[in-house]
Amino acid sequence: MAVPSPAPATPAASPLFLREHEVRRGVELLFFGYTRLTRSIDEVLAEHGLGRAHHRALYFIARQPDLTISELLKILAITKQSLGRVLNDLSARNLVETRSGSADRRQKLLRLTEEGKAFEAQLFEALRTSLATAYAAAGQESVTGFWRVLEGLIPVEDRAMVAALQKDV
Amino acid sequence: MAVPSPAPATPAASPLFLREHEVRRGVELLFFGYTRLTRSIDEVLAEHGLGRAHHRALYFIARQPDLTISELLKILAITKQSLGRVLNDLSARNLVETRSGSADRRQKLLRLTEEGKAFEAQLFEALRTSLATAYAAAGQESVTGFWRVLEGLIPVEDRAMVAALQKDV
DNA sequence: AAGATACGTCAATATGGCTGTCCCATCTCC
DNA sequence: GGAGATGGGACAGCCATATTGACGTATCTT
Repeated sequence: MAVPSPAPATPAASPLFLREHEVRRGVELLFFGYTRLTRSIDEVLAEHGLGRAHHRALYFIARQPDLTISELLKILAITKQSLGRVLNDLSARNLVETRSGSADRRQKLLRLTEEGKAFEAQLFEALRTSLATAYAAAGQESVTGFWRVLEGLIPVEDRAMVAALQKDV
Repeated sequence: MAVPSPAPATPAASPLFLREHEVRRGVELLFFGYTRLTRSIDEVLAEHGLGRAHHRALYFIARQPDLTISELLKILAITKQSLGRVLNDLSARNLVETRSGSADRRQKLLRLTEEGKAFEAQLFEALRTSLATAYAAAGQESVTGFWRVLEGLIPVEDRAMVAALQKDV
């Protein structure tokens, strides 16, 4: 049996021991980038008496028409009660409508009304402007890297759900 | 004088009119990436009866020892009252201590106690693990792109502040 | 001495989460 | 056909985190 070779004096840096600086930079940019993007639509939302939670629901319903309640719950990862309030507000403002499922009539299929589509599109335009400007300044290769890193931040068990959002585009 | 050439039938796509798909992908990855990273430390925080707001303050104080209250307020972009509660909680748990400024004694300079440093380091380790794994999976060029895009999302007037965090690293 | 600035604090309110509990309609499976 | 599982709704109360507004005190600047 061979004698194990001694550990190298200067082992190759493991990716798990990246310099602290690089990690902190990511944490900070993610914090500022996310919060600033989010805040950019607060005013428009407030004009309708809505908040960020409403936008998130609106966004994912726009993204996947005929989404069910339980699918939306998985995406948002909040409780049924929290989502209930949000959906009630959106229905009361005639932005979202529901129909019962054809295969399973217990399900409720969520859709935006015409009004809801217009409102979501207005909010999306603000997001598009911010993101498109950032994409353009960074260049296409950077955008790919941006996506790759963010994908890596999503726990493996959630990736299928995220990927499913892209499927019919 | 030359006759102007007609507009091309298929103009190059302007960065401001990126395909909706690419923008939505960014919005979604940012949402999932940010929220998942954030949630990854909730349990540890909860063990100490603290929340995310406390972590944010702790993080930036760790990052810039002797930060003043008003500097921290600018970074977090919350009100004095909101921050006050958070800092009181952190002081009560002996994680943060303050001294008055030497040049200007009205200022309070914020620092972590030894206990605070240890706690912040523990939280940072969790963030490091997540981010380092994502960085490693994506590759170094991707990390650069990730940073570039996020920088572009920060409003111009805030960039100096973000850059200042990196200055002494 | 007057005014501006840095920080603290009291009070009330909004938003968006949470737990726990109970309910109804419908589907599935024996 | 009946039992149990599942999809969704609702009531009640609570917590964390943010807000606005007003006021107070110490200190710096001029």
